[in-house]
Amino acid sequence: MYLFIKMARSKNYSEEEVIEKAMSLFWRNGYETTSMQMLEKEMGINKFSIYSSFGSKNGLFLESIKCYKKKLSVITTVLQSSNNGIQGIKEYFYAFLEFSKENESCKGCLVTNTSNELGKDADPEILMQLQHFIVEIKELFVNNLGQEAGLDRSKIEEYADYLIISLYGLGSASRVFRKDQLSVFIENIFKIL
Amino acid sequence: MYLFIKMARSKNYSEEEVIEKAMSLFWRNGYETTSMQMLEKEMGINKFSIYSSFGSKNGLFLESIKCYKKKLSVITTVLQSSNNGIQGIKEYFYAFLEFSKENESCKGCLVTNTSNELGKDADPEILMQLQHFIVEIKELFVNNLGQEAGLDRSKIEEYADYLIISLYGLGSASRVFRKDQLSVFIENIFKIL
DNA sequence: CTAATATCTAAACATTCGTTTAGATATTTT
DNA sequence: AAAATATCTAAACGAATGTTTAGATATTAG
Repeated sequence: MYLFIKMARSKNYSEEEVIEKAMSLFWRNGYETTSMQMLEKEMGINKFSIYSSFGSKNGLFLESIKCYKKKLSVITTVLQSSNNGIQGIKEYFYAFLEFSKENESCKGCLVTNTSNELGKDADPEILMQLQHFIVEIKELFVNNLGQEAGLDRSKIEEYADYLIISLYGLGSASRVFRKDQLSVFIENIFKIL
Repeated sequence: MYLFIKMARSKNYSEEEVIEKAMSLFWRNGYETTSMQMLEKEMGINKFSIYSSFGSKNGLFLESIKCYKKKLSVITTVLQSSNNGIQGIKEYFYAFLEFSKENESCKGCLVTNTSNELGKDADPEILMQLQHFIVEIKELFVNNLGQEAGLDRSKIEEYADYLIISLYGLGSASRVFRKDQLSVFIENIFKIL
């Protein structure tokens, strides 16, 4: 009887690397449009390998979203450690704009794109990931707004909702409109606060 | 030789009526998710009839977008005949919110949804329809902004772009967020102007 | 009534989709 | 070196897609 299973061949690819490539493709084309055939070519590995590593197209997509969030966390941590109040939030908006400029071939924001594409009957875990993302960002907004003087709790809540919707709008609009138009959009968002 | 072709059986359905039903289904589910099978059931006619009337799924979708724009024109004509300047534009935003409340089962805005779903390689005529729609609305915004005193042309152009992006954001956000949150969003948009 | 013709139903079409399987290949442990 | 086993390639799977076709049905004109 074997307690330790004999190991054989090891994987010829890094899972992290191929997820990054898959994420990029989903980002560019959306979930439905991206086929397993396209993923094979982009990831540089066979269907068998994809399924043995990620189980299903849905599983791969879920990992892609996690990967995207990790990529975005470079920006969100700035907001996390910020003590600049509203100014810090504004910087976050501009950081997102810069982020989407750096990834210009991938239109918009993967989270927003996915939220726009998928219906209510989509995979629950994916819907939860999207929901989670929004809640997390909103909390950061609330914290930063709390640093401002003269804002009671209901105002903070109201502004945070407003900012979330604005961010969502920015994410969608960044698929279509030019960057200089979007910076005007951001400026106007913050004229209010 | 016949100059007048002998007429036989006439269509058992109104094309206008079935387009409306198709539009509603596309609106709810998006282009890709909506299959011909679903369309058959929703429209109450056979695939053959759909193809003989509209040529293809794309053709049917194009007619659906036109139908949607006609449905929306009830709102846009209000903006057209308005002499209220910025206030008229604000009323248009609220009218859209009311419109999307009346059609709550159809999430968001069909034009925005489609713009978010389709890539650059989509049917050119559909992309043109979407582009046309944005240009038309922007012109109306420019006209209404022109009624306000103290706005030079560059400011008008800047504000019109801002409003278009805001409208686009509102259209996307209306898929996800509650109506009371969206009215706050609208109020904040217009605090600037 | 009869011939002509357009619309109807329903089945079949070729493709593509996501997923699975069979067999060859490579690597590790004994 | 040899047995064991995981990964690889490549083909096949059933189901679903948009589209087309064949034949029955209904309506019009002469």
